[in-house]
Amino acid sequence: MEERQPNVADVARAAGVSLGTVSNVLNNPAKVTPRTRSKVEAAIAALGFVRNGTARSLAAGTSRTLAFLVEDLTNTFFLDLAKGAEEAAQAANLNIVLANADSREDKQRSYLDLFEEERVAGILLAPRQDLLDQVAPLRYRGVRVVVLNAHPPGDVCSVETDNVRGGYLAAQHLIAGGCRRLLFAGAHRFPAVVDRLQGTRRAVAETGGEVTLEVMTTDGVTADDGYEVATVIHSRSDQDRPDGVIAGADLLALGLVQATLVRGRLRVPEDLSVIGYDNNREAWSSLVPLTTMDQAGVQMGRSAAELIIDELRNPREHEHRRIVMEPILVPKSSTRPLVGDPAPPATPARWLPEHAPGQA
Amino acid sequence: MEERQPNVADVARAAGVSLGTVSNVLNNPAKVTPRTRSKVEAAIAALGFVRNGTARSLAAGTSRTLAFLVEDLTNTFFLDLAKGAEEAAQAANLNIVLANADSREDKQRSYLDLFEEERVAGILLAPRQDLLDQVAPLRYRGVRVVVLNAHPPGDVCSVETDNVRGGYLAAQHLIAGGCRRLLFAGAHRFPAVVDRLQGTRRAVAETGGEVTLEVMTTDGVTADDGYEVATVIHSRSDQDRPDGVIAGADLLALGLVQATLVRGRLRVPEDLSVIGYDNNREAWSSLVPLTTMDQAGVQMGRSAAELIIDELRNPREHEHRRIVMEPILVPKSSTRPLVGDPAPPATPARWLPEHAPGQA
DNA sequence: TTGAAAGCGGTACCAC
DNA sequence: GTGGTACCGCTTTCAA
Repeated sequence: MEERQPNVADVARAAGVSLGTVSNVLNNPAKVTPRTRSKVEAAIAALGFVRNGTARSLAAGTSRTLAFLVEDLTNTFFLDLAKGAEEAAQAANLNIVLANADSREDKQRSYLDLFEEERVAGILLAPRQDLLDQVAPLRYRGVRVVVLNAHPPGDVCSVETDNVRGGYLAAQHLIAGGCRRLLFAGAHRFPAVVDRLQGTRRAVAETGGEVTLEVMTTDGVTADDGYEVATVIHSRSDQDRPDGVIAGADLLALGLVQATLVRGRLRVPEDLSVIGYDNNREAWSSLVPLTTMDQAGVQMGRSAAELIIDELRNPREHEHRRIVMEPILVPKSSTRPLVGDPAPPATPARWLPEHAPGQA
Repeated sequence: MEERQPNVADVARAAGVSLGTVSNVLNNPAKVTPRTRSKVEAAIAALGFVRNGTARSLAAGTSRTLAFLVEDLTNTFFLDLAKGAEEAAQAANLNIVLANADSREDKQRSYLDLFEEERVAGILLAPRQDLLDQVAPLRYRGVRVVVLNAHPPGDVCSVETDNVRGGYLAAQHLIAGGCRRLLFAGAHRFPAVVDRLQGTRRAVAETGGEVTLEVMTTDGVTADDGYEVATVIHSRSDQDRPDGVIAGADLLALGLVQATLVRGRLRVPEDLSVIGYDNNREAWSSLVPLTTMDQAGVQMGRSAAELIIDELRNPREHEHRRIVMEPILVPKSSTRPLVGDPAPPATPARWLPEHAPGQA
């Protein structure tokens, strides 16, 4: 009953050539006479032959697929990473599969185990920040790994953005827009957030006291946390209230902005400028387009894939690199442009032209 | 230089047993004396042996991993599907990898090709609705496939929800809440949206003229489309204005609600009730929690995986099934509860208690 | 229970 | 250029 799937031998037989020739038209078409090749191709089509990838990997000693394991796919930043990696992989004629660790230690580990067993050509890992120690053992056993969005100890390639710098740039942008009382809001359990705060501090320090900084610790970096920040801000008197907020993440910024708009008392960005972080797609649907720091996820993904491909192609010469990218300010309508800068915000408000916020 | 990775033979040698025995402790531990087993396990640990999955699949003739190919990972509905599938797979001791077709025909095809070549144990496919014809050839060649969120012609297992029913229930909910002038807004290029409209029409028809229905065709189902719907609604006089909107998707509903809140003229849900579709996580950050139709993605994913696992385990007895699930109404604060129903909305508004919308 | 040997479906190197 | 053949690493059957 169960028809066996045709294999290379069947194709060879049907085409009247030898097995090795079939393998050649599959892998080194140039080494085969066009005539023989088309005979073989005809046989392949006729039989509906599909090359067995597991056998191929086993025999060749190397797979043609990369694995990309991310901490949390619900965050679109990681999807950007994946997209960039996919592009680079495709350009190198490699495939790429995804896995979602769902921020869980056991899942991250078991997927790493899986990919190691499957002998993928390499693993791209955007890990939970406190699970970096899962990398070293892999490297030790010779598994090719590139880490994204973190830099574990040891000899590994990695690609990340400079969060200190990002925090610095974000604060600077607000200050340049005229803000004098900054608030930094974020969850300190995220190392990245702490780094950004550090950068913000530096930017504020550089003003020599002209600008003040207040720090507010939130539970997480969700829209709900943003609502809470809004509650606090709105409960303040005008003199006590910050005029610029650096949010630990876009969703937090989104929540803050939305709540502020609906309250209708403060205008964004005139009374309150808000800057997010990550250029998260989930925040794109904000009524007031959100100024944010973009980590250029697609590019990070691409670079990471290129690193692993280089390691793949030149195992000898390859040397591990730590790439630190500069985050990019994406000015939109939730912050004021430079004081004295005649240019309008990069993105016009979508909705507000008819009824400016806070004037209802 | 390059240390060869230890294989089963090495383990056998180190443990002083035969190759077959090692294989047994790996696959049928019960068939091995505890003493021998621990000797082998010690050797495995000592050598850092990691079983070669490709060789395993080749020899065993079957892989232990499923592939899940989705149309578009940026939509969290598909992530829910994946999550459910993952749960079921894990319960069956199978792995599952993901791939994102990115709504592109070529990607969908090439991933299907990849997975067929890799001889995965089965493919779970949540396809673009107009790319269903890629399924039949696979089935023909004996590839195990289960389709999610669609039902292609032919003998295939599939899991979907009843969109007609969903549209019906959504409309019914609005009507029960007191709405009399309904508006259905969505992009008609999506078959699912058309089905939902059909259900909505039926619910309206059943009122015998008591309720009117207006249909508005949008470009897509994004928040921007929602803003546009809001513009139209707000330009109407009170008598002409709908009092209940069925949105083709959550983001559209989200945009509509946000724009309405900021305008401040109409209250949600008092003046305008809005219901979305999909229970999309992206819309969870709405200021007014959105009533929506949940497709129970996690469950769909689980069912789909169970179907393919059954096909895997009982190739002979397995018969293809088409599972149609009922969408679930998730009442929140963007619609009114049943008229006369004392129960408050399932989810209290997050922010509005202090300043009701539209009263600013 | 344990051990030996025959594949699984390809790849790649070798002579012809 | 083409064809023969020795593996790749593991599973599985069969004898011992």
